Amino acid sequence: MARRSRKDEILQAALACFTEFGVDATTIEMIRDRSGASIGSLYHHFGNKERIIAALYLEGTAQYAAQLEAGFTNAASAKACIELVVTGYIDWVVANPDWARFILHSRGRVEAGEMGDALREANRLHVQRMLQMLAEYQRQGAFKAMPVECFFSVVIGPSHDFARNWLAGRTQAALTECRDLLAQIAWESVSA
Amino acid sequence: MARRSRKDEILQAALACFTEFGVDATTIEMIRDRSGASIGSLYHHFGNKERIIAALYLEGTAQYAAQLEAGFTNAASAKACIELVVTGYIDWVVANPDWARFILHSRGRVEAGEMGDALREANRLHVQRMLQMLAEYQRQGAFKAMPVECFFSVVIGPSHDFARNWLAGRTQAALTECRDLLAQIAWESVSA
Amino acid sequence: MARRSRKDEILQAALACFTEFGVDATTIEMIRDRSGASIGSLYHHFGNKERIIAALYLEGTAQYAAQLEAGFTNAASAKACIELVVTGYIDWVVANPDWARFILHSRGRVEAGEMGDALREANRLHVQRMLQMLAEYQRQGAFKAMPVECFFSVVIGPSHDFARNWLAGRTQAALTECRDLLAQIAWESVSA
Amino acid sequence: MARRSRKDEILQAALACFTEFGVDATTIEMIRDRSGASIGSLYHHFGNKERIIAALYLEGTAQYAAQLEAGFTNAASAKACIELVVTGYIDWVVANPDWARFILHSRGRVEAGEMGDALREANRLHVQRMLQMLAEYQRQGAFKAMPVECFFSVVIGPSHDFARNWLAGRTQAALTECRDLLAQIAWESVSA
DNA sequence: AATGAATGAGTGTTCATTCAT
DNA sequence: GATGAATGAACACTCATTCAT
Repeated sequence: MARRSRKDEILQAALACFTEFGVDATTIEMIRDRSGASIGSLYHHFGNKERIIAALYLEGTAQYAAQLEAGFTNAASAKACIELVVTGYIDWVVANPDWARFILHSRGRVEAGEMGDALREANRLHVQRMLQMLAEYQRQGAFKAMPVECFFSVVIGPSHDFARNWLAGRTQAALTECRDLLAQIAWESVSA
Repeated sequence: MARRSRKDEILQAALACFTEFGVDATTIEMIRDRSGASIGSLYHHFGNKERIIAALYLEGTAQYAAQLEAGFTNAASAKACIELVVTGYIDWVVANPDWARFILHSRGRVEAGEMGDALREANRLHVQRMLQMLAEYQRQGAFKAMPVECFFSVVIGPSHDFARNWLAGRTQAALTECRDLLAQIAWESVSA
Repeated sequence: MARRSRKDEILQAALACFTEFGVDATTIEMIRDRSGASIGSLYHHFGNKERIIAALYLEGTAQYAAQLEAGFTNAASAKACIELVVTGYIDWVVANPDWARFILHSRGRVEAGEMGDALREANRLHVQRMLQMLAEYQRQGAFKAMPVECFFSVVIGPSHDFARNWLAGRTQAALTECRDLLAQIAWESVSA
Repeated sequence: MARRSRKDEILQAALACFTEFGVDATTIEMIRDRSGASIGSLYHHFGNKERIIAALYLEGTAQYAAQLEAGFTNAASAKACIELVVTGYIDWVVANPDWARFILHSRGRVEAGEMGDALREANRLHVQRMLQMLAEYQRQGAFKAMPVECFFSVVIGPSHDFARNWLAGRTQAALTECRDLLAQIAWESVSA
């Protein structure tokens, strides 16, 4: 934990490999080659491959969640909040495409591993904080009535779907061009 | 030498293994054990593991697409069409959860493999046929103006997102309970 | 043993495969593809892969030996005989390069297999007949004194060596251009 | 972690297996058993079976070539040179029969593999150096005029042929007994 | 004589992980 | 903290051969 080194170098190298070859096809050897670290060093810092994956996943989602929650404190209305969920997500994906692609495809794997509980707990807290911040608007009747799981899928689902396609290179349209439209539709979809 | 056999038995066994262990963690040996076929027979019919995956993927998407397109011919309005996209999807997922989970997680892999072109071509044709069937309503101004990729993500994105969570056991709410709500929101989101 | 069929077709296909891929890298499947016969037919005629190899080997050496011995009966002198051994060999190699290459590389394999004894016996008889035909000249003192194994190596060794290189594409010079020179040197090397 | 080890131990074990079972019939498992190395170590050092074969081949031919070229610098006449080619070869074969047998039978295989270019280049240089050392005698008219490829086959062909038979156990006569005779004949065959 | 689906032991190779230095 | 040679269980896949039709 010197500057921002070794551990981070390894994580960056791992992400680059995951992007290029896929998580399963990436070997420890590849990460070693790209990071410049030795195999021993790699294991010294992370213990095993699964923990590299989990570290990358948890750091990514934590960063995204922190950024989103920070934005929320400045949002002045229910509409601003919902739009922020969408634009914040899209902005983060555009700024961190490799990380986003990795996270979008590795959730199941991390959930199934030894850090699954940590992930679920982090997620539960994030959702809880989001709900708290929206609670007042909710009480004021700003939103359509619907199951909470449905609510989040309606808000962020189109963006997830579009982002997946965009990150896979399956789409002509730029993600940024649809940013505001997706935010607007999200609000319309859940507002009362 | 049963009725409709060997190849299908292998495919069913493969899907069961993929569901239980994940695609990567499933070995040929496991598929052999569960299908009752010999390794030789397995390779006689499919050639390699990747082709088992691709066959399962392509058959699943083809079946879903055929069912959806069949429903479209009976849909009497733009609203009915859009709602059908959502309800048809959800119904198929509920009826074939293992297959749906597999397809939701293996697209990138199949796209990257030797059947990638076949997949893309099948997909292109499906999208083209869908657009043709919606073209008349579109001309009548039934829909908001937006990029076509955005349109599909807005319609089906929430359902994809919800289905992913539901299939992963991350949700309390039943998928079927949200079926009509999601269909209704999809129509509101894209209608002019 | 109808016309000159099936069995021969299989043998020809096998030789073509051996030439293109090597004996070990050639699979029964490849021979089946190239011959048009079914796997069953292939096994009906030959029983196993080793016997295809042996059949091809023995037929090739028998044909060469027969041709050489036929020529010997017309040779009028010790010199003519020795030269014939060389020119006959080179002519046969030039006329049957694939067969020659196969034979040059598969002797050990056939010797080690179930037809090893048959091969050795055929060879013994061939050598014996050759020696008989040379016996008179030998008695007349036409040749240098040397062990019989040495004698044959001296006569045919340079041609074997050159033919190996030529068949492997390692030589610029044409085999035919050296034919008479090699024959002449062979005679000089063994004549008293 | 012995003296001059692992890699050499593996090479020695491989050669012993090739001698006993043949190159194709030798499995990595056999080499592992005989060398005492683990499979992982084997692959750590050589990467794959083909590279074990190539290493053994190239080291053998390099050793022989070096020995021969060293002898050449002390040869005082054209005759001495030509005889040395033969006697040097025979001596090396007698001293390293397993290695010689392996080399005599694996050239095509190595040429066809990834080290093919390295082999051809090493060979080209060796031939070039030999020709340089003979160039002066050649200018003095010591040799019969003939294509260079023919020249080498005439000199060494009988020895190659005899050595092949001897190494395969097909000959009664000892190789050493024919050594000087073969050398003498080689000189007679190419001298002007 | 012919067919080809089925078999399964055996192969080369991979790769996460360990551990002595 | 760092190193990298060594390990070996596990894997996908091959292919000669069999046999019911």
